[in-house]
Amino acid sequence: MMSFVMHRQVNTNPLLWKLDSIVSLSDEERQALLDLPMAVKVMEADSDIVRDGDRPSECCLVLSGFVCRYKVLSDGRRQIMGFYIPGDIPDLQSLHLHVMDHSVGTLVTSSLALIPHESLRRVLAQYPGLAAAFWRDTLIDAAMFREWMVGMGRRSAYQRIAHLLCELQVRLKAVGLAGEDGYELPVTQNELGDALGLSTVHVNRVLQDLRSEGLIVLRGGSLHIPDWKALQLAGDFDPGYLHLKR
Amino acid sequence: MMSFVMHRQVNTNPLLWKLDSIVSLSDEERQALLDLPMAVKVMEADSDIVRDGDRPSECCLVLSGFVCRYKVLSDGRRQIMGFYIPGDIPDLQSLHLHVMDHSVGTLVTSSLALIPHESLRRVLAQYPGLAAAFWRDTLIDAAMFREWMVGMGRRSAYQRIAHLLCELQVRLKAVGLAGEDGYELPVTQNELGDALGLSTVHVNRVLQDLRSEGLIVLRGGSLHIPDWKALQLAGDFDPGYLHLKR
DNA sequence: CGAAGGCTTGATAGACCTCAAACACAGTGG
DNA sequence: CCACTGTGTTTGAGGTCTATCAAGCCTTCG
Repeated sequence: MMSFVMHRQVNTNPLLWKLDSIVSLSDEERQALLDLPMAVKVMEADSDIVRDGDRPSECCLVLSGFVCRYKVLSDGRRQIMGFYIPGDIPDLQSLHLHVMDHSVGTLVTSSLALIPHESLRRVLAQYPGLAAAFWRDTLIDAAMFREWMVGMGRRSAYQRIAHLLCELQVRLKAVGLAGEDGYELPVTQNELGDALGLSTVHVNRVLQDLRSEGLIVLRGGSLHIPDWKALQLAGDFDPGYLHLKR
Repeated sequence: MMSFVMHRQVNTNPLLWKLDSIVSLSDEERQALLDLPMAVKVMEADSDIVRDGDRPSECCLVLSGFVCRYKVLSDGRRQIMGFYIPGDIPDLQSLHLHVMDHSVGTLVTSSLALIPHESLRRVLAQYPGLAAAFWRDTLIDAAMFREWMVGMGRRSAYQRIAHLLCELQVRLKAVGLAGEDGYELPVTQNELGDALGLSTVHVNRVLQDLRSEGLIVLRGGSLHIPDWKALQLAGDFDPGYLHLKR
């Protein structure tokens, strides 16, 4: 089992780790976020947080675990549209899009903080800087969708997988959940396929290619990236679309 | 040449047609939008409005024409990530994402209204209802990205093309630019391919299939949809993700 | 009338899928 | 302690959708 250096500060809200990586907040704004009422809830793996068609009255902040956004087609197949990690609010959009057009579910046991829309709206009305920050967050979300679209439209399975592994490295690092050269990836090959528009079998074969070329070491949910530059190149990865500060 | 009933009101700003289709605005808010300073600019086909890497200081409202959002890969291939029609502001995100992570360009001669970020920010700060409306607009944009992702990941070329034709019907209709059963589609087969992750050749063949099955009549840039229900079914299309009112 | 861009067609190739089965490993219960 | 079960991974063998390459055709426009 590999271990990774974790930079997160204990006793702070992961929402702050995340927002700090994309905007600059004043102390007052940070305090307003910490004062938000949150109901913590632990959910086991593979359970739905919100479902397609729901009309949520609260948003869900990921505190720990791994969460995804997905849609199931009329024929039962699934498309995962994004992975969400501690600090993310995958259903922030429900603040303004009242009916869910997709579902959000856990991939592993995860703990979530539920924040009432009402409270969130009050805080955003009071602190325009926070409203801008959250808007920006949803825009970055959209940027990730675009990048995935590019991948599914124009990149090979090989590039797509490498690209996704790069994206997660950068995003997890930004909130202190990845080391310099790897992270815990609690995602099955089947889920990777659903996320990238590939079959499980093909994901498996491509992962073996990546392994045999020494681009990744992946075992038991731990990913080690021996040569970051090389993996980035293989995935045609440019982190610009994540719009991180610095 | 077919002709379509146009419901747009003359002398009003197409931005209002669009926003009216997704939110309810007060007279005061509508007036504030009309009072925004706009510099009208006509651009010929296939020219860039903003480019990947730019730091725009204004947003671009489409007044007429057809515009797309795209990215070019390192190997030169292109992925179109969305089509934009009168009333849309394809680079609204630049308000909060300062560096463009993709380009926006015209597909045909289009007229655009350029609105300085500064003015926009002032109006949004003054009218929270407008801020919510614009945020909602960018969220619907993201919902369209997600739906395209699903298509590229899990739907066949046939379904993808049918789906796109359905989406445009609904969106154009919402701003009064489509009739009940068709619209002007000034997009080449090559551009369709770039949008859907397909080769031009394959787009051509699938269009012929759709034609031979009587699902579409497409000639000289005019699309006629004889059987809306059938095309919807063929594309597995459900307009929920567009989050239109009513 | 010639040129250019877009559309159409044919032939071939390849990336990825589907089906089917075996393997590995962790957790469970007797 | 060891079968047993379940989930996830791996491997093999076709099969198919879609890409690529290469022409020819058609329409528009100068």
